[in-house]
Amino acid sequence: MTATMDVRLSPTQEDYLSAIYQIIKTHQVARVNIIAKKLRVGLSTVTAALKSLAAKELINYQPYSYVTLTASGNTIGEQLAHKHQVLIDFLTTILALPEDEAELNAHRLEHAVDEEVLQRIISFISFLEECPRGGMDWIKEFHNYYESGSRSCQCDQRFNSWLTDICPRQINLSTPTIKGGTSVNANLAELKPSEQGTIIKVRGSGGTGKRLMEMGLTPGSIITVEKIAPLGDPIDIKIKGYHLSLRREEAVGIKIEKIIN
Amino acid sequence: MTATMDVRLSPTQEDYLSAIYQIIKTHQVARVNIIAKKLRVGLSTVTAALKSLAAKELINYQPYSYVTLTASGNTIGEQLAHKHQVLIDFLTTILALPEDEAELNAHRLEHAVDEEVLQRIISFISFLEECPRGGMDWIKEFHNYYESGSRSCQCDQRFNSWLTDICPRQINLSTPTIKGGTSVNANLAELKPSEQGTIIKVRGSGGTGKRLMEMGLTPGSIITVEKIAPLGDPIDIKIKGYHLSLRREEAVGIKIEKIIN
DNA sequence: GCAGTTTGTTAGTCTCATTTAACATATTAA
DNA sequence: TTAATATGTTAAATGAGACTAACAAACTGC
Repeated sequence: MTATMDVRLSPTQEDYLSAIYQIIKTHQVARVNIIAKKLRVGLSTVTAALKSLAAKELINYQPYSYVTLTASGNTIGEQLAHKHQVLIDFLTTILALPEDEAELNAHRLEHAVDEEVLQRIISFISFLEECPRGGMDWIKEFHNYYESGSRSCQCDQRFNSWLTDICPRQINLSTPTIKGGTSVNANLAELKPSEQGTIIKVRGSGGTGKRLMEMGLTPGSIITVEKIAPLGDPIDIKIKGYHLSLRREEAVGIKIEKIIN
Repeated sequence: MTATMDVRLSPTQEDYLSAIYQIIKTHQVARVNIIAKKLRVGLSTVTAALKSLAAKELINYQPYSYVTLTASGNTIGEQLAHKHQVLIDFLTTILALPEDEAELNAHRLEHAVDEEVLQRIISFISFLEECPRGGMDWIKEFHNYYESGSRSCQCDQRFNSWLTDICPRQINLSTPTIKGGTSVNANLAELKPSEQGTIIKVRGSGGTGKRLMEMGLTPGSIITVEKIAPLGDPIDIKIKGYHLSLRREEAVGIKIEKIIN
């Protein structure tokens, strides 16, 4: 179903799709007007872009009317937004770039970063934040290093406190990751809100599986169920710090090892 | 002099300039032929590009003849090569991306990363490598984490060895950064090969100062003199792990605090 | 329910980076 | 030293993405 076929978008087209996706998130529908303002281009340029996106079946477009996303358009929009957010996180959290500059850079970087690199960045951020030897306190050391140009070597003192303070706390936190607690095999749809699991396998029925992997659902990562809609579809989950919404059908295909605290 | 004025290059033009810079590094001169092969475009496309670069006074170009870089073309080429190398380092050393993929990604990223972000990446790499709490052994922990999807928590054990082994060694290494040794104020041109200094100030005579800052010569960073050419010009230095060649005139404008070991 | 304003489309033009085809210059080898 | 080959240029065309100007449709307020 919904064969997401090979839709190749130019950087500019990605921009239009992203803009439409964002506008719809807040305004329900997108208007040529608003898109033009957001991207700082003329109205006629937008009209042309909409035609090409409509030809690729990513948007629903009728002249003189508002614009909505098709299912595949929405999927791609979601991916682009995800990528954007990861880059913003990297630029602000790790590199301490001010918000506005991060926005500009993320916008340019989106078109240059491929799936492989994106995965590694996501992973790197989690690792930096989770590892007891890293953590936000240590990232702050870097920010300080960047400002002053030299290591203030607070690390040296902090190492001592690590053994007595941070370490014991973190060890507990990370225990489930390794083998702690009792675990039970299941599929993701069987979890209830707030329950967690470690991904064992993602059933990759063609494009769907690939899409999931692209959103960060890779074997070994920890997934938390956040909310399940009334009829069990969609399921809101959290993975590597990012929110994601899955259809029940997709969730069933994800084999996990349930974590029992 | 050599007012490097505001030469704004399109991503494509940057590619051409980079290609020419690289070809010249190995072949002495660049030929239309070789450039076309390197960038996988037709010969006529190259001719057109050369005209526009020549119009910007970045290259010396005569029809039917070979191509060389002008002074400002060389400067920009150097900057582009530097940026490329930093990105390659980040992608391979930190994210553990295979060489070939790193090359592809660096090539796309070059056009998206601005000066500000570049500086932070450079700084981040140095910090990661220098800080006793980070270091290559710890980066390897991340690589392992990325492969397996879960923290193997070797960090926890290693923290113990840190106190007894790594820490004492690193403390010595980093001492000069802070205030260790005796220090003397000087300008960079007064240093001899193998001597080091901490940058106090960079005389920013218009474009020149800016160029130096862009190459990573920011106050607080440590600079090492590597080689000085026969007549004292140019001076090869190393900063934040990257090599750079400065004209004597530029070196004089860089105030440093000499580090005496 | 029509005049005015806002919003959107069409048509034509521009620039950039590319192509192909035809032509021009350089190099080389007999 | 000239014919063959390699290299480089010009001209004309294309497609993407932008613009302006002119026109068309849709809302708004009496």
